[in-house]
Amino acid sequence: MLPELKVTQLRHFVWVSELKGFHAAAEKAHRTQPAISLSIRDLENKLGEGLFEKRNARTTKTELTPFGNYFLPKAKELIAHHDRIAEDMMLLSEHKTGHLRLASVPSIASRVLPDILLKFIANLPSLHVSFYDDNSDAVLKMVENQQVDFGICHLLHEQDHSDKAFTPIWEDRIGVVCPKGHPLADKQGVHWKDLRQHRLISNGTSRLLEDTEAHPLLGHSQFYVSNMISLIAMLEAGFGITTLPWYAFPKESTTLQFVPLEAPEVTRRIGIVKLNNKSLTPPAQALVDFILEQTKK
Amino acid sequence: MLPELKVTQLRHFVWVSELKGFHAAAEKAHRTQPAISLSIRDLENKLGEGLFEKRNARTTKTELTPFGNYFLPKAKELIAHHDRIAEDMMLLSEHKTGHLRLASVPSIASRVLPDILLKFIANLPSLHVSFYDDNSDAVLKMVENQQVDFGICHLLHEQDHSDKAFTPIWEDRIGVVCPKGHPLADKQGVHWKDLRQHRLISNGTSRLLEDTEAHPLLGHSQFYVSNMISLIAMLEAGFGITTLPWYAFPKESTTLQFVPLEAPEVTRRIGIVKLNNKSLTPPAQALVDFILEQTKK
DNA sequence: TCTAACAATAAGGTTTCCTTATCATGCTTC
DNA sequence: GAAGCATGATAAGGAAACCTTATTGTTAGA
Repeated sequence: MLPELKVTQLRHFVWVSELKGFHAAAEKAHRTQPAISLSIRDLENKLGEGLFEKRNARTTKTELTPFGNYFLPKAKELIAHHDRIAEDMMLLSEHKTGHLRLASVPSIASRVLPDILLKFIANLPSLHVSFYDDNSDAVLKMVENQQVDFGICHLLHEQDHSDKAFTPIWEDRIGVVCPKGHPLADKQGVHWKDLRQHRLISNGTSRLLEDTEAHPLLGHSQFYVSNMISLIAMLEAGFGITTLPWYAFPKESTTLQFVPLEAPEVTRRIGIVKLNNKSLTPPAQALVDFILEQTKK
Repeated sequence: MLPELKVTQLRHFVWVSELKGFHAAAEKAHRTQPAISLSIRDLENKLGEGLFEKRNARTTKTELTPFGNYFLPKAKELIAHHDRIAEDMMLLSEHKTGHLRLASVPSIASRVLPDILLKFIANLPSLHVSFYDDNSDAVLKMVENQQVDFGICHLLHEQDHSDKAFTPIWEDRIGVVCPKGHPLADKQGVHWKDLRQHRLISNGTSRLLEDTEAHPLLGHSQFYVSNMISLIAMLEAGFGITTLPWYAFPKESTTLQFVPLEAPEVTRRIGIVKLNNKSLTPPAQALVDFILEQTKK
C-alpha cells in the first residue's frame, strides 16, 4: 500500500535539490551520478510524481516541481528525526548518556562509591544518575521491583534469591567499635566473650552475628539504635560499644576505634545484585564494569 | 558515522516486540523467520546493543532489553512519522488532497466550469479549490505571478507569451446580441455593415474586433459598458445592441437573442494557460486532464 | 559549429536481503 | 524422563536491490 521511503533516498533528494545538481549530490553522497539518477527516479516512482522539472529538456538549472517543493521540507524533517534517534541510541549504547539508577547500602555508599562515581562520571557529562541508599533488604526490594538497574548490598540468604545474580566485591570484616581510651581500644583483635562485660548497643548490622557463635551477644544487648548518626553520637558519649562492619565505620573518626572481631571472624560480602533475566542498560553495565575494574586490585 | 536505520527494520523490531515472537513478526511482515532474525541482528549491530534478551537461553518469552525498551517508542514514532509523510504524498499525487488554484474568464467560468468542477471534485472531498474570475489580461497576470496554478482565458497576442503554454479548447464565436423582436433578431447571421444603423454598446470583449474588417464599428459606438449585468439590463431595456462571444452570452436568456456575426467571422480561442517551465501540482494536472477529456467530443 | 556540462540510459558486477534447510534449546506431555 | 513441539539461530545458495563504468543525448556557451 504505502511505499517505503528509504532515508538514503531522501538524503539524495535533499542534496540534489539543495546543491541544484545530480553531480554535486553524487559527490556528497560518495556515489556516482547515475546512482543518484536511479535513486531519485525510484523515489519518484514510489511517490507517483516527478520531483524535479523535466530533465530531458535542460532549459534551466535542476529545479523542483511544485510536488517536489511540497515534499522537500517533509523529507528534511524525516531525515532529522531519524538522525536524532540514531544519535540518541548511539550515545546510549556508548553509555555517553542516559539514565542510571542504583541503590546501595550506606556503608559502601559513603565510604567507597563517592570516589568511584566521581571518576566514572568525569567524562560522561550528560549521564543522569539517580542514587538511593538504604539497608540491604530495601536495596534488594528495589532491585526486585526494577526501581533500580542494580543494587549494592549484602546477600544474607543467597539461596532465597535465585532470581538474582550476585557478584561479591568487598569483604567487610565485622569489628567492635568503642571510644578511644576504652579498655578494648588498644587490642589487635577481640574475642566475642570479651564483649560480655561491656554495655553493647546493637544496630541494624548486628544480625550478621546471628548465625555465628557470637549470637548470645544479641540477647545480652539492652539497646538497639537503627540510626547511624545517633549510634555514633552515643558511642562517642561513652554510652557503650557496638559491632559494625568495617565499611560502616566512619573512616575519619578521631574519637572512635575499630577493633576487628577475632573470634568468631565474621565477614559480610558486599557486592552487586541484579536480576538474572534482565540485562543492564549500557550505562549501568558500564558502571558495573567500572566498579569491578576499580576494586580488582 | 551514524547508522542508517531502515524503516522496514524498525517495523520488524516493533512487530517482534509487540507480537512477542520472531515467527509471529515474520508472518506479519510476509517474510520467513530467519529474515526477521537477520534483520533484528543487523539492527542490533548498527545500534551497538542487543534489543532482545539473550535468545540462546530460552528461559522465557521473547523480551526486550532495557535498551530495546528505550528504543521501542522512538522506533514507533519514527515509523509513524514516515507513514504520515508517505500517506500525505500519496494522497497528493493521487490528487485526493492539496490545494488547487485557478483563474478563468467569466464566460467560461459561468457557462462551462461549474459543471466540470462539480464532476471533478465529486470524489475528491478533501481537495481545496480556490477559484478566481477576471478578464483575460488579469488571468494571464495571475498565471505569470504564479498566483494560480493555471488560467483559462483567451491569448490575444500569442507571440508575447513565449513563456507560457497555451492549449486551446473552446472556439468562441462572436455574435450580435439584441432584444427578441429586434430587426436583426430573426437573421441567421449578420454582416458587420448591418450594425451600423443600430445603436451599438461596446464592452470588454469588443476589442476582439480590433484586428478585423469590422473595426470601424468600434469608433461608431457611443457607449461602453464594462459590467456584464448592466450591459444585459441595457440591452433588455432596448437601449441598443452589442457584440459578445457566444460563451459570454447568458445562456438561458428569454429576452435576448444571439445572432452570429457572419462577416467577418470572428472567433476567439479560449484555453488553458500555464507557465512553460513549471509543471503543475498533481491535482492541477488532474483537473487540466479532466477538462480536456470532458471537452474533447 | 564545436565543446563542455549535465543528466539519462545500458550493461554488468557487488552487496544486500531473503529463502530453504538444518540445528540447538527449552517447554510440554504422557 | 523421553518424545514431540515450539522457539530462534545458523548456513548456504539464489534473487533483488544497488552501484559502477561506459555511452548517448541535449543544451549552453565559446
